[in-house]
Amino acid sequence: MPGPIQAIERAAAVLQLLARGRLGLGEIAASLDLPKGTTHGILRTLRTVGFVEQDRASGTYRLGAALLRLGTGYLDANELRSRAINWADALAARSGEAVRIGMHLDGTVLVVHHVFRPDDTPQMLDVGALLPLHATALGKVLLAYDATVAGPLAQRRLASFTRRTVIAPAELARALGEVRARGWASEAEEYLPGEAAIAAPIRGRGGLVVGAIGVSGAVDRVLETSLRPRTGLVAQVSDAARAVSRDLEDTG
Amino acid sequence: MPGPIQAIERAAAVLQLLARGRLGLGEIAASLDLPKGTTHGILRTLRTVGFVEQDRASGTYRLGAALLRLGTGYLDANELRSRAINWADALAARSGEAVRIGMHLDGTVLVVHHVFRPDDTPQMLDVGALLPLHATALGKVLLAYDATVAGPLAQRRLASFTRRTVIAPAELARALGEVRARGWASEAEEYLPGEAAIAAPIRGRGGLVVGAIGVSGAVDRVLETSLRPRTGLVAQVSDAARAVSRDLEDTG
DNA sequence: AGCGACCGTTCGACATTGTCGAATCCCGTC
DNA sequence: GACGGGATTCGACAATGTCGAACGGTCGCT
Repeated sequence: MPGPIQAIERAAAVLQLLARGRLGLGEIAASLDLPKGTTHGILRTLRTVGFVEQDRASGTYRLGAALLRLGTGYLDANELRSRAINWADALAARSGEAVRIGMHLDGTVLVVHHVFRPDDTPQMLDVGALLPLHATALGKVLLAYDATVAGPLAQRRLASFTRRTVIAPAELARALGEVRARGWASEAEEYLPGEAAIAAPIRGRGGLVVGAIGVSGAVDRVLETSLRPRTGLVAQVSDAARAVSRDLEDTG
Repeated sequence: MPGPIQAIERAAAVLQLLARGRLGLGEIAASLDLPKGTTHGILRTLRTVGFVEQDRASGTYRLGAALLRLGTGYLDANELRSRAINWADALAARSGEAVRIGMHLDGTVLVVHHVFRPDDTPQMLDVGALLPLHATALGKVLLAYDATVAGPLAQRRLASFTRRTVIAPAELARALGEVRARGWASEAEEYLPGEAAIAAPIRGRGGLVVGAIGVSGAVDRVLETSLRPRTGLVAQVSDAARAVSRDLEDTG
């Protein structure tokens, strides 16, 4: 019976839809092109298992609390993350900047770990966030080393976030070639104004790139006055990436 | 057709199982008492939608990255959390302790928000974690004010975490009465050695308790020398809880 | 090396199961 | 009090998922 189970596929589609905000039954049914009755049955089931909740007053549906457990369950099971946590802490301490670990998910960068910059300033935790591949240092690393990531992206029109975002395919390809040559990627105000980042590839068994680790922070702390990434930071990031890779290749 | 959809219920059960660690097909099929063929079909579908991943070598299954997106999607949609974030930051800054916000989920406390203690020490983020109801300040608040939470718990045998954990039903009932009388709950080394906590209820529309907010930290910072919670901290926590409650009742 | 046991995967027939669209109910609004 | 939009229920149909046995690969043991 090598065919996906229809009901489960549809339920998953409903959840993916709801991930972007609360919706009414009608909207969901219309988006998925399903009869309302069918959609309601799916929703009712997802509610009994705690994957969606329903607003008593408006009747609209939203994601449920049980999903949070599953999300953190994924993080616990994620090998890349668990191996990288200790090195990420060390990198944050040594560099004084925020550290992020990302992997490819469906044309974006999924942040699987985030260590705050070691100071008292309030910061948003963005584990679980999706970042653009072409406008972040983490994403460029993934693009540069994984053809299965880069291929589909070439078809899409790239979004521009700041004046510096590289959206021209030729220019991006050149930048990715540079990443491969140097072994690390950087980004300066291409995603968020005033922020720059450096990232390096994490390799799993067989040398395949399975993720990326990098630091990000204010432009004047991450870059030299020449606007090139600080050499010391680049070395720290590369060392951390190599350390994680060694961990991954050896064990598990 | 008011009956849950079988296939989806089963898929959800598979996910809940996998939340506790990676498993093989046989183990999953046995745990759920399903034929291997059926289980495999469910797993295959969950894999195509990214909810589970499979280890190439061992063949074992684990949760997939797409679930992380859904988990954070839940957090974004969660009204209690979004209203409480600002007040939680303020409470952490004023009290100098870590702040947590919890709600009831399925006989436990689900941590939906966590602000680190404002200093440089490395701390584990535990958004998504499940804490025991009877051994934490957050949980005692939920138990004290919500009969639908307290009822089922009376049936279960309570787990003991430290020497101080209260597991005798009578003693716990007395403590909950005290919580109701004072309007806040506390806990000293009942869950983690060396840690104490204070929490207060968050009320939604209609005055129902929908969650709890509280601080936790080293015993000697949270408690007076008399072992009673520091009066100033109790006031700060209660004020924060009231502020969040006002936010929730007014809008949405 | 060869054998055996285990585990994930595939297959096809069966009937259980989910699907569908119309009809109903409920609520807020005019 | 009637209208409208939404969620919800219903029952017949057949498409759909289920089941258990058989396949094929891999690891561990002899």
